[in-house]
Amino acid sequence: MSENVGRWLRDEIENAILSNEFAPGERLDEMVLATRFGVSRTPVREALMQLNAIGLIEIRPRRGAVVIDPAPHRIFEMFEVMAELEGLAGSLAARRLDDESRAAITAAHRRCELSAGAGDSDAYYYDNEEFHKAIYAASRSEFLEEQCLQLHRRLRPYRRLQLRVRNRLSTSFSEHCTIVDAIFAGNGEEARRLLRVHVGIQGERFSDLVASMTAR
Amino acid sequence: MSENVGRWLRDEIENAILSNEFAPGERLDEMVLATRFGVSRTPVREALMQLNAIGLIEIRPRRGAVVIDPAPHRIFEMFEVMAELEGLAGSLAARRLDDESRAAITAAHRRCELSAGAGDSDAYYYDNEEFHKAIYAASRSEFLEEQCLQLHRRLRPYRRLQLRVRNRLSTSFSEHCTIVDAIFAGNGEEARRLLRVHVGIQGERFSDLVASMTAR
DNA sequence: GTCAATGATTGTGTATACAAGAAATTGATT
DNA sequence: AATCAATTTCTTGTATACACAATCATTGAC
Repeated sequence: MSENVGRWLRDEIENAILSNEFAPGERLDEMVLATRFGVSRTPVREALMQLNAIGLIEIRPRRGAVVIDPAPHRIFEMFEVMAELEGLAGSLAARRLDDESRAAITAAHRRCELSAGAGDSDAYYYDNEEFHKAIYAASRSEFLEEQCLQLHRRLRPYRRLQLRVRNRLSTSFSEHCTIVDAIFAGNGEEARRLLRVHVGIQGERFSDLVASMTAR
Repeated sequence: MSENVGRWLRDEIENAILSNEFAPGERLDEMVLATRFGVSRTPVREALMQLNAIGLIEIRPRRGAVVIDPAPHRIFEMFEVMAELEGLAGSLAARRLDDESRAAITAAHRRCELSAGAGDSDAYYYDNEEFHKAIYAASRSEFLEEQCLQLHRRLRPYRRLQLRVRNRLSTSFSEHCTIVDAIFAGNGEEARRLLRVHVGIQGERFSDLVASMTAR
């Protein structure tokens, strides 16, 4: 439990939302949450406001908080921005790569290779996340890293859905290979281009996403 | 006064920070703010937490809130991300331009021409903002537009400083011209490139920024 | 039978009270 | 005179209480 109850609650409720325990559209009653977590309404309200700022819930004045249910086109837009930011991170990483970042990327890439080879999509989901985070860090831009992490967190559930799509695991990993090559070769523009393609949702992948969203 | 006191306070305090009434590094005492605005501590705390989420202040547990004083390199990083997002907005705008957006961009561009011609940097500061906002809207990506607006707001004070630099007004406007041409010609990649250059801080403009920051 | 109006209920918005931690001040000791 | 410890004060973190707005149900009219 973090140093203050509000932040702890934020993480708790955020996890509950991301794990779909609190479904999109569901109303979050302050009093119910307060009793559930054994605290008063005050820190609950704090947590809700933070989640509102992150964009996970919406607080309508005098009408309470509801879990946001983004339309498919909005998720597409979010991936579009994510692709752009990751592209920038990749290009900076390629230009600024040092031994430490190189080692981190290599290590994460190896773990992806193992989980992809084993066809373990849950493991790959985690390793893939670490791989991308390693690139954010390698950009050596703290602000960019923060922005990427924040958006990544918001998109996490959908990234997971994407991995369920047929062949996505091996496709994803082979794309990783080309990205690593470009970064290690110091080819910033190529890394940018590859990451944009890798992260963005082009063509049929959009309908795959919509299908997997409505399927649940 | 907005529908709830918390949001109103957020705007009030935000303006006070952006207008340098609350200087970077300054401590924001909840009780002082509460009495100043004639409310209780509760909505003040709400406002502070929202400002914390935006990134304008930092709340250290049990030690209160202070106005963030970003290091120059961090502001540079923020402009770097802003340039990327605006570039994306421009490229999308070029591809998706409709009559309405075209009219909005043209109108804002004309106003920039007038204020730049008059050498009125305060007017240009405002018109320039509208010009950029018109491009965000023309991207037809609500999420991207929101992200751009948010980052734009955080960088607003520094954009203003930049305009003070010698010749920046006319340089800025001539860059606008090329951007408008590219967007209206449907040349997305050119619009992206031009906007990246226009918004980003390359070379000597970084030292200009640092100089104007330390000068105040 | 449907729609509108009014009252009851529920839940948010704000204020205040209380608890706990951090900073500051004062006193003592070296 | 300077430094360290203890105590006090001040500020934040949390809980509770109260007021008011929104929703829902019930009742009455058309």
